[in-house]
Amino acid sequence: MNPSFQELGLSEERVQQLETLGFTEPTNIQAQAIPHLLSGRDVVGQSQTGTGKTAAFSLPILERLDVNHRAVQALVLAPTRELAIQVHDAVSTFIGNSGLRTAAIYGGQSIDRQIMQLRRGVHIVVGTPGRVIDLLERGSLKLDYVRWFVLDEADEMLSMGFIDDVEKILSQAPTERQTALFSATMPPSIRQLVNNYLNDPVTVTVQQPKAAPNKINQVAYVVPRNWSKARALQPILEMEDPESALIFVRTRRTAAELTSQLQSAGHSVDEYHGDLSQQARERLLGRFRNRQVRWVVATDIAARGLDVDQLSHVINFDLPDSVETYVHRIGRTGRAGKEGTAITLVQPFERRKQQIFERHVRQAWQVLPIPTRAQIEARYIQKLQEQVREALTGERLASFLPIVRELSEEYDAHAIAAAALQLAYDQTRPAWLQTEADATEEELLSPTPKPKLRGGGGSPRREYSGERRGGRSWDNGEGGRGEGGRGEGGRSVKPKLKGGSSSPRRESAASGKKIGSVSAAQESASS
DNA sequence: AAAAAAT
Repeated sequence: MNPSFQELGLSEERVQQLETLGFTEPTNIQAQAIPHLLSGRDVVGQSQTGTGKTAAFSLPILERLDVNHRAVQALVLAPTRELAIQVHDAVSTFIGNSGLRTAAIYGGQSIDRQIMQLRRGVHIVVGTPGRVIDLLERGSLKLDYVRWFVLDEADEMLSMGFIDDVEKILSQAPTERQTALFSATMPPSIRQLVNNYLNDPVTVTVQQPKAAPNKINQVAYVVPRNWSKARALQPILEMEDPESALIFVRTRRTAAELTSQLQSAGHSVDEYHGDLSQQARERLLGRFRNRQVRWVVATDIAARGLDVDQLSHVINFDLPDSVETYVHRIGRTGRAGKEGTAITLVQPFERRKQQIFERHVRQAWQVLPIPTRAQIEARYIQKLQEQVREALTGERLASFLPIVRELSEEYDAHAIAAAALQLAYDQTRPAWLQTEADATEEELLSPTPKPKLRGGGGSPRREYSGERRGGRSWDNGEGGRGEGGRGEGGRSVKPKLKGGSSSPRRESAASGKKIGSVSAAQESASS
């Protein structure tokens, strides 16, 4: 049990205001970081996504800011525009009616509006490096009175692509300031840089509490030799039937190409990457969050921090570049204590890289062959059965009984039920569920090639069994954990039916507001 | 080598 916000040193007023927002109990990272920040220390904060990092640094800043001095006193930098927007929105919710003013400063948007905002005077700026530098050079943004400097996704901000910009910005801020770095990951190479920017920092590391393990099932689908990944993806999507998914690819071009392929197959999917206009980017995210689009094919622009509620699947169509990126990508799912599935397509030559990732997250992935047509059929039948069981307990059943009574004068009850099932099966079949025309039956039934010359166990379902190494603390959140609930039993091939399938009707769980932890508003806060 | 970030 963490101390209350009040015990952490926040004012009565702020605590009251947090309560009206529904935040009554600090998360671990908040409990650890807030007192240090209030006392003026520099802080390096690491905790998994979805743990309230934004609140951890915003609350102390809000507490100590001088409202009567209308100058930029805090600067927060983030690696993508959308992240800057999210953090800005989160900070805004914590402000209440204190009279504090904030601005989001990022590219792809009218610079004049931002200049106007700055001219009117703001206390907190949240932004991306490019536009911040632009406004510094135009003289519209002044950092002379900055007392807090925060890097969100700090390891990314201190990496090659950003470090020069960050240094340029820092050179204009007073050296007498408080600096905080937050991220879920911190590779050793970046860790070494920290003391260049921070003054005697406190490092605050929060492991995931045992009681609330991160529920991400991690799965590798092995792409058979000579299969394209696009070909392998189709049966995987049919089998998993993701309610909502982020599909990660390495390049913008692949994002565009894969998106058209999936769209022509009839899927509800769109692309998201840096080639799009800012307007298109934000519009897409809106449609994704409202569930108007089920799946999004994205570059690593979406890997970090992006907050989409209830994302059921993350699919790595291309392996990520680094273990850190892997951690951030899969962190888009399994949020707010919900279950999530992270799928990675692994080509035979990538198995070594796969093992490195597995070791890093200290969790073995479930390794599966590409689902066969028969397995996909069986899965749909299974879902149909579940729906029938559910319907049998429903209230509306009674209204259909007279029809059954009438039919049963002529037919056997089993036959009537079977006919009704057949109709349900045919009518709920998704338009895109099709057999692969170019694959032979034999290929479909055993898509994983059996090793010919190489000796050893050729079982298509191999589980990672490497030793688990301890010792890494910074760059990964969690120790090992048991297998997710994805036993192979659920995938056994039983009946083979021709025809379509039933599409699952999943209940949309209401998102409860978990105190101090992830809820829509605050998680933006966090990662 | 690619992605992100200013136009």
